[in-house]
Amino acid sequence: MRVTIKDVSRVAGVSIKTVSRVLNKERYVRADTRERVEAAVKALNFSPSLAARALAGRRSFQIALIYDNHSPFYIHQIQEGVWAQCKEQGVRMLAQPADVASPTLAAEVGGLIDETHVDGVILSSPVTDAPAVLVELERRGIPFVRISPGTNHALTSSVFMDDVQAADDMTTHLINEGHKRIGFIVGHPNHMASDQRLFGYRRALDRAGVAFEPSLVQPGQFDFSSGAAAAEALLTLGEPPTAIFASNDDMAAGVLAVAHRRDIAVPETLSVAGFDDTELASAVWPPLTTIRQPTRDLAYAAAGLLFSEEGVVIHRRLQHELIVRGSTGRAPIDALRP
Amino acid sequence: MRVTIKDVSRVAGVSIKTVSRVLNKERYVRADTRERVEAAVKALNFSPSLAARALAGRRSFQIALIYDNHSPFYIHQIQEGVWAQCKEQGVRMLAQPADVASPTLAAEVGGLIDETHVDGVILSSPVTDAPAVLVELERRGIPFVRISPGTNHALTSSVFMDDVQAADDMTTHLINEGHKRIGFIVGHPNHMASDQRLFGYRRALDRAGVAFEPSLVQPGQFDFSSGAAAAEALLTLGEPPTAIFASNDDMAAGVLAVAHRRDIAVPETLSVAGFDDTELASAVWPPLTTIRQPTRDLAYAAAGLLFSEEGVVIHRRLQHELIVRGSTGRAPIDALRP
DNA sequence: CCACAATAAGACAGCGTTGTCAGTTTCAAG
DNA sequence: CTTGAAACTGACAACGCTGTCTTATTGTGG
Repeated sequence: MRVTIKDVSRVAGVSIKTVSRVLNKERYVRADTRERVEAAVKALNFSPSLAARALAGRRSFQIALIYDNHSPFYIHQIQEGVWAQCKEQGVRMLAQPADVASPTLAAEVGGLIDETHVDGVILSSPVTDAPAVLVELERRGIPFVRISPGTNHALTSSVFMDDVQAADDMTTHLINEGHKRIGFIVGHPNHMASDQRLFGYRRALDRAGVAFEPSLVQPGQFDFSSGAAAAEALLTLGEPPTAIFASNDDMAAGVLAVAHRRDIAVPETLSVAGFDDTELASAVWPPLTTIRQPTRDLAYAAAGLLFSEEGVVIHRRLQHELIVRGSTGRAPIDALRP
Repeated sequence: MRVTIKDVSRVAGVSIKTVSRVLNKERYVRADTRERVEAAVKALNFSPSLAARALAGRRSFQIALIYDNHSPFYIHQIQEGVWAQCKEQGVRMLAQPADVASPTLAAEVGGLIDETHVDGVILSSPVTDAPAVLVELERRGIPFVRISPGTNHALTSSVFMDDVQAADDMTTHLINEGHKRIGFIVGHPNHMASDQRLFGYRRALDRAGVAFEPSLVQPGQFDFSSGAAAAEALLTLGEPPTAIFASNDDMAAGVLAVAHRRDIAVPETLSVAGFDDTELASAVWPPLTTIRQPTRDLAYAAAGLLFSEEGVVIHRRLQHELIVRGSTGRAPIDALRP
C-alpha cells in the first residue's frame, strides 16, 4: 500500500537508518550511498510519514499559526507570509483560527500542541497579547514568535512595526495638508495596536500644537460597518472634521461609503486615511491614503525567526511607509481660516 | 513530560485499550468505566496524539483543504466554512494553497497525503478541475469532495451553485432595467465557472433578443486590476456599454474605480454588477449589485459530505440569490431610445 | 440453575519513523 | 604495515496509539 522507508531501504540496498540519515541530512553518509538512497526515494516517490517522524523523533515538521483577526485581507497576507517561509523550510503550516475572547483559548492551544506535536507556534495579533496563551506556551517551553505584539517584554522573539510612529506620520501628513479637525477611529479594543495608533495620533497633534478634542475620537472594531458608524457620528457633529483617520483600511472604506452617501466630496471636503494598505485600500474610490504595513513580510520574518537558532530572542522592527493616494488632500479653504 | 494514554489508564485504573475505546466511542464499555476514564482524561487534560492515532489506526483526524484562488475574501469564506464543519467533527483542517498551473501539483498533493495521512480532501475551484489531481486522488482511493467544480461527471461528491442561471439572472435583471449594451468581464480562464457565467450572460441576451456583441466581452483574471483594465477597454469603445457585469466582485470594484476616475456616474450613466457577494461588495461605493454565492455554506456542506456515509456520491446544489444594491439602475434615457 | 450469547475488558503486536549504541570500514600518521 | 581515530553503517528499542485476539463477566431463555 503505502511506500515506506523500508521500501526505500530495500531498493537502495541499505538499512532504514541510513535512509533516515539521508532524509535528515545527517553527517556520515558516503556520497555514493546518499545518491543511491536519493535515487530510490525519487523512484518510489517516497514521502516520509510526518506522523511517524513526530512520534519517533524530536521534530514534527509542523508549526501552527494562530490568529483571530477580523480583516480577511490581513489574515490572508499573514497566512501567505508564513506559508512562504514554511515552504522554504519544508515544514507544514497549520492555520488555526481562534477567539481571543474565549476563556478556553489557552486550553485549546495546549490541546493543539499535544495533538499535533508542532515544533513551534506563530501568534498573530491580538492572540499575541492573550496572557493565558503566553503562559501556556512558556510552560511547555515550546518556541514561539509573535507578530505585532502589544509589548516586547516577553522572553520571545517578535516582529512588528512602529504603530505609534506610523499613526504619527499619517496625522502629521494630514496636519501638513492644513487639517486642524482630524477625526480618529480607534481599532478593536482587543488589539494593542489600537492604543498605539491612538497614541501616535495624539502625539502628532500635540507636537503640532493642535488641541486634542475627545469628541473627534470614535471607537471602532476594525471592520467596515463600525467604520461607517463612526463616520456617521463624526459627520453629524456640530463642527465636523475635515479629515478622518481610521485605524485600518476596512474602517476607512466604511467612512468613504458614508461620505458618498451624504454626498460629501472626498478629498475636497473630507480627507479619509486608512491603515494597513491591504488590497482593499486600492479597491475603493478614491484609493486610500494609508500606511503600508509590511504584513506579508512581517509574517515571513516571524516564521524565519522560529526556524532560526534556538535561544536567541530577537525583536525585529520592519519599516512602514506612508502611501499617499487620492483620498486625502488639502483642507477646505474655509477650514484654513482661523 | 507529555501526558499519554498510559497516564490516563493508570489514573482511571483500566487498560490503555479501554481508554482508547472511550476516546473512540466504541461499544462495550460500561457506563461507570467510561465515566471514570472521562474523569481521568479531564483531570490530566489529556489530548491524544494525532501522530500516534494516524500511525496505529485507520484515521488521522485530519483533512486537507486545497485551494488556488486569487480572491482573499473568497478563500476566507471557504476556509471558514470548512473550518466550522471540522470543528464540529473534531477534526483538524490543513489549509493548503496550491498553484493549478504547476506541473507538479498532483505530485505535491500526493506528497501531502502521504506525509499527513489525511482522511479526506476538499478541493476548491479551480483545483477541482485539475485532471492530474483528480487522477491522483482516485488512484489512492482517498475520499474527496469538490467545491464548485466545472463538471459533475466524476464519481465524487460535490457542492456547487448554478453559475449559468445566476449569470442569466443578473443579465436579465440588467435587461429589465432597460440596458441593451451590457459589457461582460470574463473570469480567470482556469476556472470553469468563468465559462459558465459567460454562457449565462449570453443565454439571457439571447432569450431577450438582444444581439450579442463580442467587443462587449473582455477577459479578466478575477482580480481588481484586471477588472479595471477591462473597464478601460469597454468604456473607450465607440459606443460604450450602459452596464458592465463583472464575473466577480473584485473585478467589479475595478470597474467602479475606473468609472469614478472618468467621472462617470454610477448608476446614473453606468450600472455595475458583480458576482459572489463577498464583503468587498458592500465595502465599495456604491455598494454592488451582485449574486450572493453561498460560499461559506458551500464549504461547510462540502466538508459535511466528506464526513458522511462512505460510498454515496452526492451532488448538492445550493441556491444563489440576486442582491440588488446601489450600483445598478435604469439605463440612461438616451439609451432607451431606439 | 445451566447453557450460551452478548457484553466487557485486557494483552500484545505493529504502525513508520528516529535515537542510541554497537559494529565495521577507511585513512592518516607513526 | 600497524594503530587509533574518524567516518560510516546497521540492529533494535521506542514513540503513543489502534487492531486483533483472548479472556473474563454478565445476562437471558428454557
